[in-house]
Amino acid sequence: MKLSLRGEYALRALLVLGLHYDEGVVPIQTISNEQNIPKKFLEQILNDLKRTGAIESKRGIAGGYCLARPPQDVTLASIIRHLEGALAPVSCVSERFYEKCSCPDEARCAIRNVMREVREKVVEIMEKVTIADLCNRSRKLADEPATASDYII
Amino acid sequence: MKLSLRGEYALRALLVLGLHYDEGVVPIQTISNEQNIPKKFLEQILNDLKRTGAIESKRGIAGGYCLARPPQDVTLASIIRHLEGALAPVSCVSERFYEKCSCPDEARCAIRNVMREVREKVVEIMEKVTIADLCNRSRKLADEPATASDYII
DNA sequence: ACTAAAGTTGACTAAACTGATAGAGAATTT
DNA sequence: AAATTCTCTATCAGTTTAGTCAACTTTAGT
Repeated sequence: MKLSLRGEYALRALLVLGLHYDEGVVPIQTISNEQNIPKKFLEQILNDLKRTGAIESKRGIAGGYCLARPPQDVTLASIIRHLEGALAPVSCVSERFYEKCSCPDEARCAIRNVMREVREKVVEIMEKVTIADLCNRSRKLADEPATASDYII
Repeated sequence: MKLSLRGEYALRALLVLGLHYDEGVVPIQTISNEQNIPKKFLEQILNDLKRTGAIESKRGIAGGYCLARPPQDVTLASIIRHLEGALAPVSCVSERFYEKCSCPDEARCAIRNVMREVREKVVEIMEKVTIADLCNRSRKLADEPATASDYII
């Protein structure tokens, strides 16, 4: 039920790009520093994100990366789906990455039934939250120091 | 964001054991046949489940496996946690499998914030649903043929 | 006591995935 | 021309995944 480090790095990088959205391109070194992500690994990830159309880049001495679209247009769902594939816990309940499973009768599978609920909840959140939302939360968390939500755990 | 095949097989095997709960032990062959699970692989999985205390076994010619506790006492969460580890999408929001992540300030990480919501939704379902619930759903689905929920997708 | 059916155990494997690292090359600004 | 930054391909060690194999041990029934 996990997101890979790769996926997490991607989200963290996009958050940085979101926070710097109106300041032009951000060099990879900055992202790497701000988020403690191995630079060479991050390169690969940003290249992926570029290929999927989420970000754009500029080469040369004043180069770097920036979001291809406004932060409020990029959902976490779209990012994760491109980088990691299905959001669903089992592929037989996935909308876009559906694969038949080996169970005797998919249509009457109780497990599938539960997993569909899980998928719905996950998708509901991931589809709703955008990079812009992440930025807002980030700025908010930066202001008011650690409180409530951290001690609920 | 995925459950491994191994985890899925485990749930399907437990469902079978749940459905046969008051009929004594069920031989592995039966489970393997009913659910199309490779027998030797299933052996390993059932052994795991035995080690975690979820099931019990009886050897010999009339041997087989059965649930160690009543179906309504076994949650999906407990099974998956034993077999796969954390339910949380990133370990920095996991209660029982917590691991510090590499981000600069965990307490103010916006991504962590969202992932915590995801974890809560997933746990809410997995913690609530038991093997007994799976059995009920299964019997219900067996009665009324494929309808609504299958075409929503 | 024998045997057939069942679980037990440990080793083994092929393939894929993960989290990187290395290095050469291309573009752009100064 | 030089420095800086992105681009692309390759490689790699370690782990996980999904199995398979073979050699046990236990038990019920004849």
